This record gives sequence, structure tokens and C-alpha cells, in this order.
Amino acid sequence: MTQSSLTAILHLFQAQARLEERFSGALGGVHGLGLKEALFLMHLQQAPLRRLTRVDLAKRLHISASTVTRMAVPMEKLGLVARQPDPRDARLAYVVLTETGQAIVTDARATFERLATEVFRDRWTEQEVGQLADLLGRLNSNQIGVLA
Amino acid sequence: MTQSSLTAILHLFQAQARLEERFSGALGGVHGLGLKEALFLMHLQQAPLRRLTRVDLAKRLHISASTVTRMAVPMEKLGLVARQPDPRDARLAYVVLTETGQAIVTDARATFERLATEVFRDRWTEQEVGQLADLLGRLNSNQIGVLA
DNA sequence: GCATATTACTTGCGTACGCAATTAATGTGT
DNA sequence: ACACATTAATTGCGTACGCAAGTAATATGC
Repeated sequence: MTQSSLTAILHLFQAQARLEERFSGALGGVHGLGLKEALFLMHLQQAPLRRLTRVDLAKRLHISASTVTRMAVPMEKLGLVARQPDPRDARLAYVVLTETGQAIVTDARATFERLATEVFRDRWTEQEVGQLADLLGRLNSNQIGVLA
Repeated sequence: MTQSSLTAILHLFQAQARLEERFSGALGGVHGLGLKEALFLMHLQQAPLRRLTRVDLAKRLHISASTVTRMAVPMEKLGLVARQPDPRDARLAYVVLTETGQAIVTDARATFERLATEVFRDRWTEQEVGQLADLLGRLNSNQIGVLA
């Protein structure tokens, strides 16, 4: 158990590093977005009102609140997201997905899906991919805000 | 297939982010090492002569060669690694694990193993962990230099 | 209802990283 | 053997990040 646990974790780190390289390159090439930005927008897309507070986004993306603030600035200028203050609580500044952002992220998601399919295209059965998705889902199941 | 592929990838990214946080904190607390440094040394430990060239390390760790150069400096000063020129090829400067480094990394690996076991301790059977390790191993199988 | 604690967000600062240019050494073609 | 390409490593530079401090607003305790 100890042995396979360690192996699983190390393989997971290794796999993530490879996939990040691959997805970063491909996403950056097609859209103007990096992988980080794409995940940022995807989290907004699946949120209740297509919006999240900055701290909430930070938790979901596992980055600091200051990074969320700074990431949002260029995307605001591009019109992908907008700042939306909360009338009830003046401290809150939601990041909300615009129509433009909606279109872009839908497109990015399609690219994402295509890339994901390619990863498993050779040497993987549908059942195996599903099994992997399930197991990784279990690994994340004791937390909030897992994406899609 | 497309659907579960996307889910698998997204879950993998999510899982990695959480595990990185957890392992970074715990490793940094026990030894003086960060997660990155621990993986750095673990790659050396399992290498043929406990040594690797900088470019080789960079490929295995999925970081740039310049980062390897810069990471090595403080670890050299701590005596964990040493610089070892190649007599055949004066361009090569191996990073080699010292005795001290060997001891530290063995210790770090034990901590790593303990943490990994904790991750799966609740709600996971040995078979499931093994299955996850296998599937992730498959995902990495078309590349060189996978760790342990 | 007022003082204090907590929360959301921003900003300054230091650090870590990748890219591209540089240097030095080895490989290749003729 | 010599010119040129390739490779390993380092360094300058710009960028992205986290942490901690600062600011403003809301929540809590008395």
C-alpha cells in the first residue's frame, strides 16, 4: 500500500507536468489564453451566475488572492470578464464572465476536450479512461468546487 | 470517451494542485527542502551513478536548464550535491548526489511515502491505489525518465 | 451602539521561473 | 584539417507568483 501510494503520487506529479506543457502550448497557440487563464474562465463558466468572488476563485484555482486580482486585469481589458460589486456587501467584487468571455471559454473548452481526447486516443479503452477519471475524482471528492 | 477524457484531465490538474500544496507544506516543515528540491534529489538518487547532467535533470523535472543551474547552487552550498565535470566532454557538468545529500533524500523519501500513504488511508483499498498508480504509469509510459 | 475582530481586496516587495543571448566545447561535412 | 552546426551550461532580463502589510467594509461581543 505504502509503495503503490508513493508511486501513484509521483506518477501523478509527472503526468501533470507533461500535460501542463502540452496544454499550455496548444491553448496558447489557438486562443490568446494560457492554461491558467483558460481554467480561470472555465471556473466562472460553471459557477451559478457565471461569477465568483476573487477569494472563491483563488481557492478553486489554488492560487493566491493577489494573483486572481492581477490575472483579472488583462482579461477585463480584453472584455472577457467584468467587475461586479455586490450591493449587499461592498467588500465583494465579483469576477463575472461577459458574453465575449463566454464565447471564448466555450471555444477554449472545445480545444481542451480535443486535446484531452488525443491524450488517451492510443492504447486506452473508454473504460480505462473512465476508471482514471473516477479514481481522480475520488481523490478530489473531499473538497469544494471541483471543476466539471 | 471525449467526456471522460476531459474529466480525467481536469481532475488530474485539480488533484495535483491540492497534493502540491500539501506536500510542499509538510516537506518544507520537516526538512529544509521544498517539494521541487526533494524531487530534484530523488531523481539523482535513482540515476545510474547518482548523477545527471543539468539538461537531463531539466527534462526529467520539466523545468528549464537555467532553473536547474540556479537550483543547484544553494544545494551545493549545503553540501547535498556536488559539481562533477566529465573528463570526456568538458561541456558536461554533472550534478552528483553527495553522501550528505543521500542521507537527506532518503529521509525526505520516507516523509514523502508517509504523506502519500496518508492521502489514501481513508476510503481507498489497496487495489484501488494500485489501479490508480498503474493508470497514471500508463499515462507516463511513452516518455523517458519516470521516477521510481 | 461601540470597540474589536474578521473578511475581501489591493499593492509593495522579494523570489523563482522561462526565454533568449552568450560562451565554450564537441560533432559533422567536405 | 577547417568551417559550420549543434550541444551544455550560464547569465541578463522580463514576468508571474506568494506573502505580508495596508485599506475598507462587515460581523461579533459586550
